[in-house]
Amino acid sequence: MKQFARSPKDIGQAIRQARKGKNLTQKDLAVKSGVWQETISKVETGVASTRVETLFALLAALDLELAVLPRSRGSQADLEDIF
Amino acid sequence: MKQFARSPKDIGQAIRQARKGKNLTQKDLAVKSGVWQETISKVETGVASTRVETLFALLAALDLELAVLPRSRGSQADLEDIF
DNA sequence: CAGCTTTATGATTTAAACGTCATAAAGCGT
DNA sequence: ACGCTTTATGACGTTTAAATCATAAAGCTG
Repeated sequence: MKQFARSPKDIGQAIRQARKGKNLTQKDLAVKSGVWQETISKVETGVASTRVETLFALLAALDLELAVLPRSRGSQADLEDIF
Repeated sequence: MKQFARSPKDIGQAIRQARKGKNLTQKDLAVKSGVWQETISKVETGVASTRVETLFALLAALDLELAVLPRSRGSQADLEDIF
C-alpha cells in the first residue's frame, strides 16, 4: 500500500492505485485537486510527464505525501508492515 | 536523513541536503544529472517549479528515490531510525 | 446489446520550465 | 581585502505541459 517511485510512470501508477483505493473517479479527483480529468488520465498512464506542482496537487487531494529515500536500503518487504 | 515533501519547495530542500551530504557542488550534480546548474539552483531554492522528469534526473544522480505515503501515520520520529 | 459512466486521445491555445549565455552575488580560504 | 569557487538571478528562445473543448474508446450494468 506504499509505493516507491523512480520515474514519472511509477508516480502515475501510485496515484492511480491511491485514487482507486479511495474509490474516486478521475473526475472526482479532478474536482478535489483542481486538475483536469484529461490531465489526470495522462499522468496516470504516463503518456505525458508532469510538473511537480500538478503532482503535489494530486497527492494533496489524495492525502498523500512523498518521502525522499536513499535507493540502497533493506528490502521493501521489510517495510511493508510499518506503514 | 530522510525527507518528507508536500510541496516543490520541500523537494528542493531535500535535494540540496542530499547533494551537500555527498559533498557535491551544483555543478557536479549538473554534470551527473544532465540538468543545468542554473536550473538546479532554481529547484533547490524553490523559485521555480520543476517538471517531474527533471526531478527524477536529480534524484537518480543522487541515488535517491521517492516513496508515496499516506499523510496520516505515526510520528516521523518513529521512522527516523528505520531508513 | 443498449445506455451510461469512466477513461483515453487529439488538437489548439496559453503558460511555464529548461537550456543557454551572461553576470551578479555570496562563500571561503589565504 | 583579494582571488577563486560556488550559487543565484535575469533575459531570451525553444520545448513542453496544462487548460480547454471535442470525441472516441473502454467498462459496467441492466
